[in-house]
Amino acid sequence: MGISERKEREREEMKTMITTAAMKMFLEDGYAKTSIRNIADAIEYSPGTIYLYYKDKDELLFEVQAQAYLKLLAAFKQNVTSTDLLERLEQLGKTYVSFGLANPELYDLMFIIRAPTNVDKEVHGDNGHDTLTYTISLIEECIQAGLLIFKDVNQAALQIWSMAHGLVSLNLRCRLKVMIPEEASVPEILHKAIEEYLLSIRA
Amino acid sequence: MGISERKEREREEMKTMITTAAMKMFLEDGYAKTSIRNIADAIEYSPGTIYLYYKDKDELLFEVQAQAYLKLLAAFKQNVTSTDLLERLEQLGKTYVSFGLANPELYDLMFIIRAPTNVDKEVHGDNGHDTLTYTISLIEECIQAGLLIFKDVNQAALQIWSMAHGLVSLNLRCRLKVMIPEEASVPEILHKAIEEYLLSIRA
DNA sequence: AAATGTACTGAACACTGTTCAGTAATTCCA
DNA sequence: TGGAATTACTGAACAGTGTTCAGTACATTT
Repeated sequence: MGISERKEREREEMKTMITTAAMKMFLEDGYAKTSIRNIADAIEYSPGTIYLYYKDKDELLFEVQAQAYLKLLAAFKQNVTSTDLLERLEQLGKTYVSFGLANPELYDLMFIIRAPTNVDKEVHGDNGHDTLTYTISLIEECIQAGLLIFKDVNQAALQIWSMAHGLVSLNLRCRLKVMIPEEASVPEILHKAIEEYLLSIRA
Repeated sequence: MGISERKEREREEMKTMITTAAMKMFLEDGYAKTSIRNIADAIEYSPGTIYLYYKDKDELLFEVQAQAYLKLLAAFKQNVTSTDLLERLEQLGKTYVSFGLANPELYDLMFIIRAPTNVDKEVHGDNGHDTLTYTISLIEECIQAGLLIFKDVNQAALQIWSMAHGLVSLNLRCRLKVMIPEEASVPEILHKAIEEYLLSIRA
């Protein structure tokens, strides 16, 4: 009775087919501008079919978010190579900023768009948990080694993430054009900001 | 020939009637959930009429943004009262955070939503210019008095604003629940973060 | 009083997310 | 193997969106 197994497999294939198309289109045109009908067209199915696999556009977003967090984690693991803890933290920060600038639409749907509300956190995992853990662990190591001015890990993570997110998101929303000279390279300036900030929180 | 003057006056009244209704509804339900038809209903006109006064929903957003920036500036002027420069900076930061937490939908439309793209910056003024100038002036004073570690005003403003915006926006988007204990008071924690940050950038 | 100009309407267009009766194919069971 | 049951999929329909525009009614000018 391998039929139900095959069906289950086919169902999963269909789901990944949908999310793959969605991911591609979200990346290119953004979440808001990608419609269910567009996705359906892309995979050559009718719009109704998508709702047999995902109950909402929100659930689709949630799925793509999960992939995006993995992508970010992969970028962390690839770029955070130093053995020096503070250097690692700097590599992490710069990777975060670069990721945001290189994948604006992805960053948007991960951190700027309103989080999906209709999704059971019971059914689906907590999105981005591993990526967050990776980051917090590094910060904790730095604190325990007495390298940072912070005492509390949560306060430290809160501040460091806020700074990084602030830099990226204000830039993506063109809210800090005024503060950045016309001719300047944005990535360079943001990386410099990260460097300076990390210097200022050294113990 | 006072007729054209009266007409011009009536036109302005109509425009403020529209933006006032829009502001109210944006504040209550947010920009996205407020439709042109809803606004038209509220002021008892047909949807088409609104387009005789504003060419877009974007232009309406732009107008409301301008008011919102003035509201923030007013909050600054009310709360930034100290004579000590660094204290003033702290009051500014805390006012910013409080403003964001108290007016989430307004903060959203000011800094998180995609900026209106179809609006001539030639015709309409540069939104929030005064508010930004107010902020940058204070930072510049601090730097010139040698109170901060920064040399460049733009870099300083970039970082300070990014931190504040990061704190507020991550919180509004429920992205930092993980880092904030369940029972904790969010405003308190964010204010503490501002305090700590300002300490870390003191010369 | 007639002609011109202005302000406003509301139906229509093209889109959106979502639902659901109906159809076609597949699997199950006798 | 043939008929019943299950499953997968469709596409029209619903209620909503921003936006446009022919048509109307009123105000102003001549």
